[in-house]
Amino acid sequence: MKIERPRGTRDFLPGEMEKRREVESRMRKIAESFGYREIATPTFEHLELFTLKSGEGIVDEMYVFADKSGRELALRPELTAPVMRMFVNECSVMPRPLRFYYFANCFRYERPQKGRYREFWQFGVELIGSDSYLADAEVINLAYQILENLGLEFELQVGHVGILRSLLSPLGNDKASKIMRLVDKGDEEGLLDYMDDIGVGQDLKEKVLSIIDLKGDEGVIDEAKELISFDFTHLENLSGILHELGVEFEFNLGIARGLDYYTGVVFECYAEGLGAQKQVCGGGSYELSSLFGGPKAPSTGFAIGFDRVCEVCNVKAKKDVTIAVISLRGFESHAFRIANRIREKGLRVVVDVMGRSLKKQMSFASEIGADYAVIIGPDEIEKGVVTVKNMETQEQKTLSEEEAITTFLSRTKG
RNA sequence: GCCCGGAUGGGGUAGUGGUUAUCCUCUGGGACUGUGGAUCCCAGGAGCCGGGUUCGAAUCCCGGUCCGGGCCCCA
Repeated sequence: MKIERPRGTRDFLPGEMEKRREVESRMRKIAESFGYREIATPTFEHLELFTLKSGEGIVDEMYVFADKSGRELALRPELTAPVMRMFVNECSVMPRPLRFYYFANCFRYERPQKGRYREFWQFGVELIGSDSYLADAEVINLAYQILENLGLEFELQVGHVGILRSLLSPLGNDKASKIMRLVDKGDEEGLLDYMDDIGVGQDLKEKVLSIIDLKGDEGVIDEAKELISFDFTHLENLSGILHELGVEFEFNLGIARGLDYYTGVVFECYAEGLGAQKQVCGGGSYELSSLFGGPKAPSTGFAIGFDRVCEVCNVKAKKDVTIAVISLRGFESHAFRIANRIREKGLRVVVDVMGRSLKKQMSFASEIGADYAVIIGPDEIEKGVVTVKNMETQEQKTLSEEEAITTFLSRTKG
């Protein structure tokens, strides 16, 4: 009986892994160039960590299970909450701000679709300890640079959930959160129905609807000022610095985010070519630390949908030089020895383990895209040399082992 | 959670109730024990699962599973 892959999961073949690793390493490099350092948290956590504040949306779609002691656990659906848990547990006395990044798999029990899987990878950062607009600017700038570096065509939208939240504060937390969720869904009808149900006044209702429709350049802020008394300095400062950095974006005050813990600036990036799953990055500022029993630590972060990014970017993995050491029958041990010598120089070498004829070994070398074939037989061993064939040019030379290695290394540098 | 469409060797496919399930590709071996991409030969490998209809099911019906797309939601 054949065992199938679980629904919503994927296998990655070597070609695809090479591309994924290339994308991953670029993300790491850029995050590290901003001073972010990698962390890792457990694949599963206490269910409570996610039910506390992440919002219904995510809780309904988690992989939840009980272990043998009856503990309620969940596979992580995202990493912000775990990172903040870790921060509270281990890092509360480290010098602020803290700059962390992660690259890890997450799990959500949803209907799989293009760009949406039950196991998926997120690359994200958290900048912990600052509530300045500068922190938001750095994080948005970093996300922007990563997506730019990968050659993605994308659109960046920036909003601020504080505006709506302050408008809704008279309604109390629960009702406000429910409204935020409806806003996030873009469900205007449901939003109106709900506001009618709970008796929201006409004036407030109109303001909410006006705010969530505000999209565009700085003019949006002026329009918002007409509607609500709110301190827009933070957003204005952020806007100024982003402009100076050449980060292209537009305001969208209707961004509400699916996760409940955002408090201030929020942002999302959309790429083309992914159908409904076009959001490749989302983030914003939040305060989770005190909720998890730690000191107050205003933070900003983002998560990039790694799989989605990989699907639309056309990054190519660099191909390493590959050498096939080919031996005649009875000379296998010589082939193994010479292969090891070449490997010591950091090169990739494959030898035959099928006991194949020279012809088949050549054919195999060709099929796997080897750059050189090194042929070992009685003639070579007797003279203490190797035969090196350039698979592309078909040029063949008799060289000492040292000369052969020099040839390969020069190819690597070129 | 909802809607639509699929599922035949590893990959791509033909086959609308009736021999041994088609073809391409692939994989292994050989022709060919000192030279790759070509050619030829041989071999390997399949109707998602469970139930039903039928003398007989890959084919028709039902359920499940999985895949693709959309809604919803999100990364």
